[in-house]
Amino acid sequence: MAPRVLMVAEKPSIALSIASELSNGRMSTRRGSTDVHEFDGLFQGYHAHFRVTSVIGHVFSVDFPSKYQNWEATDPVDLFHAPIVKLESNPKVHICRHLSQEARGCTYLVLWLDCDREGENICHEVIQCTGFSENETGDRILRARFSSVTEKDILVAMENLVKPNKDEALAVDARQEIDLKVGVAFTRFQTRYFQGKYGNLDSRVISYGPCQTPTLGFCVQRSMQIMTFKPEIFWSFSPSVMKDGYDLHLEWDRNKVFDHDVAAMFQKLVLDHNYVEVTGMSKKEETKGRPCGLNTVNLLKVASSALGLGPHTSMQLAERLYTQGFISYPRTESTAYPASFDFKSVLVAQQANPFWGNHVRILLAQGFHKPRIGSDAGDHPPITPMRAATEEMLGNDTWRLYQYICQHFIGTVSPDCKYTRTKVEFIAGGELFHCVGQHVSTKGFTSIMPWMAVDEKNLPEFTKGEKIKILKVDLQEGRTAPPDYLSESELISLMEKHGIGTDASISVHINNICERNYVQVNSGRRLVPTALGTTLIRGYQCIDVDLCLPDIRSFIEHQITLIAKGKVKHVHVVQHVLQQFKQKFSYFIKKIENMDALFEAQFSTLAESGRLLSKCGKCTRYMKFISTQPARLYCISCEEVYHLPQNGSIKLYKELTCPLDGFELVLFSMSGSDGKSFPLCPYCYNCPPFEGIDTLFGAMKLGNSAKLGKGAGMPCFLCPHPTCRHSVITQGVCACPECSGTLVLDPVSSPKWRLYCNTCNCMVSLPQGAHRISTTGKKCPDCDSSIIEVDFNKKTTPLPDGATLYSGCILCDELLHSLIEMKHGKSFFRRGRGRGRGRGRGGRGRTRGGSKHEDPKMSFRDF
DNA sequence: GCAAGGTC
Repeated sequence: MAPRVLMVAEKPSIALSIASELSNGRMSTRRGSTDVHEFDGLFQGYHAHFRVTSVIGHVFSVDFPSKYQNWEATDPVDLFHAPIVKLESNPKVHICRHLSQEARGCTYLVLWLDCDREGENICHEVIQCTGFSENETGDRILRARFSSVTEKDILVAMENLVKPNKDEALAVDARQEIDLKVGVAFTRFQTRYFQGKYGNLDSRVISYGPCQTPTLGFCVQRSMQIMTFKPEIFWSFSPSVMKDGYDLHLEWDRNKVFDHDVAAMFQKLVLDHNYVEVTGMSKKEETKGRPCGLNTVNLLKVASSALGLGPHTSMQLAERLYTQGFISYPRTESTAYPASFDFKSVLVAQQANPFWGNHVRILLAQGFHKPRIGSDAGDHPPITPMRAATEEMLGNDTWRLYQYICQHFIGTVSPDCKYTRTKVEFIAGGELFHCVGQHVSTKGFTSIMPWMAVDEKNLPEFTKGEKIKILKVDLQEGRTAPPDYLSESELISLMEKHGIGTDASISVHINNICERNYVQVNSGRRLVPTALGTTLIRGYQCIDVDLCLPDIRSFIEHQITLIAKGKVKHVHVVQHVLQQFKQKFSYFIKKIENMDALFEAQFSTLAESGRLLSKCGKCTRYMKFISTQPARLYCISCEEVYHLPQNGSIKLYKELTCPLDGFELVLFSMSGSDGKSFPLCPYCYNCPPFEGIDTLFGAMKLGNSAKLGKGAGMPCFLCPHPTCRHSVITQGVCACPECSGTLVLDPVSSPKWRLYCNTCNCMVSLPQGAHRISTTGKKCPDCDSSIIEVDFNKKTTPLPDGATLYSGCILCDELLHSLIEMKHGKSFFRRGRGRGRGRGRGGRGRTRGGSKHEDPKMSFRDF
């Protein structure tokens, strides 16, 4: 039998292209976690059967084991030495299982992952999943190196298969571990420290990261420049002359001076002279070059500055354009096209467009240019329109982005813009002046990208030595102005320059600092730091400025490059870098009061924030409800914080108290029209009094046990108290038909009475418009559900003779069963006794010079 | 509730 060859690409679209090229389109495709394309062909000169499939980016991502997931129980400093685990990035898609199945019976594995470090790392993830042995690399495991998905590159790569590069893969492993440990340790520490003290921070988490923090640093740096800016007064003047009907204001070669008397003296010299004399004229042919191909960073910059679309939105829109086939792959660093690129067919696809079709047809008829040489990062070709589209097909914002991509592409193959620049120079009273004219001879690409056009400025003819009368020389006073807040587009440039983030992640980091409430996007998409953002950066600056400088990223990159080049072992680099960061972390903790002093000046303490809401069961005083994220209760006299469920509203619940601890109950209503409402006791929610409750509201679903973290806890609907009228025992009606939970009466759902499941999102609407619906404490003899009592509305009662009171089982009683309706899920059927379905409820790190007294602030620079 | 990197 011919040997089988499994080939794996980084994304489904590449697998399709590779299979199509190698099979000449004669392949069969079947579905799986990702599509699998099969065909017969030649492999290393022999007949072989090919299977081509793909992953979807990284198969795994790193995290801490569950033991370290509890914020309260883990000391962040321990994270530096904690083990890490690799978990499937997208467990639902079962990529690992898919690869393992497809690898069965295959003799060869050919890796077609993108040709960068991340791709090399994914190669090794794939090897791991397929079950091929690592020491078969170069033998049965081969790597295809290609810089574009073109016929030529694919065939050349196939003829020149190499070994996967383990060192590059290990470099990425190192980065993952360092980023995780450093980011999570700092984030947990500062979140707990500041959220435990201040009530109006308005951020659910106060995060730190080697990309997001320097990104914020750029924004704060600019705003500090603005705040400390001292305006200066300056003076200038511009003689007015009239020539052949042109009213000209000549520019002073000195531009401006900062001393009034000096300016006035110059002005007088010029005024006294009465005329200006032409001292010279020059004419120069200038060229404004057509653009290179469009890469992600440049697209994001234009989208932000010219289209008013944020990077995050732009990437989402671009992603949609890509998946629908309107543009090529939108995440690329390259601005150069491969030599074989077919520009003509791209143009042909655009020639019917009502806006730019004409320009395209002229290019096709008269010959188009190749784009200016850009840089080839070896990833994907520049972002290029693929299919023609109309505004109706895409919708407004997507259309505007597509429109730009088209205009840019057509610009790249259009002629350069050519113009003549004329400069005329003058003298008066010893002072020099000039004026400039521009005349466009070839509009070129600027006719399709009009915002790049060169202004036409006509000047009259002058002759050397000519003297022209000065009409007016007014002294003008001006003021230097501070720079504006950093624009998104400027921020993207800074990030690119300092190597912060990648084409795929730059927008994520910017989005992060917005979502964490560190910056706000103001008009003109300028980023204004909030008090929180500014205070954080100022804090890092006074404790350890390295923490927020951009070189923290380049430091890490530099270190892991040593691994990628095979110069230092992975384990040594990781240990060394983590050791340094651990020192920085310890120093940060030690000096946190310096940062705290800044917080104190800016924010109010928990005691000063919030409004009085409900009584504490311990001291019987009112506790404060702090509504800013994360919403919580704070007892001033006990100095205790009680976490609450998030993303909803909290109010006092009828001044009822919990029979267990005397805390007043509060009512939480989830946001959204179908949002559940439920009561909870603040104390029980945070410290569930009964053992064996492993389903907590809002808890992470990890293994079988729920974790009691912030925002997770036991509301009354999970409470097994036998007699309290809010517990699941008294309010529960029947087993949930969709999961192992219980359907509970929503106590405040009147008049749209309903039951909701205390575990999943299943909901059941009860007879509508009833005055009252309550549980009775009696059980249905047939199905063990709770008998409910309904007090129907007099006008709408379904009962004979206008009777209103009725009780029964919603499953067994015909009348009640006919009045209920399942909201989420397929069917609501009667089930037997028991709830048996589904899951049960249930160092040898190298330190430089061996010195223990290194100042951790300085440990990066001189490495 | 945490990082940054792939991709959707």
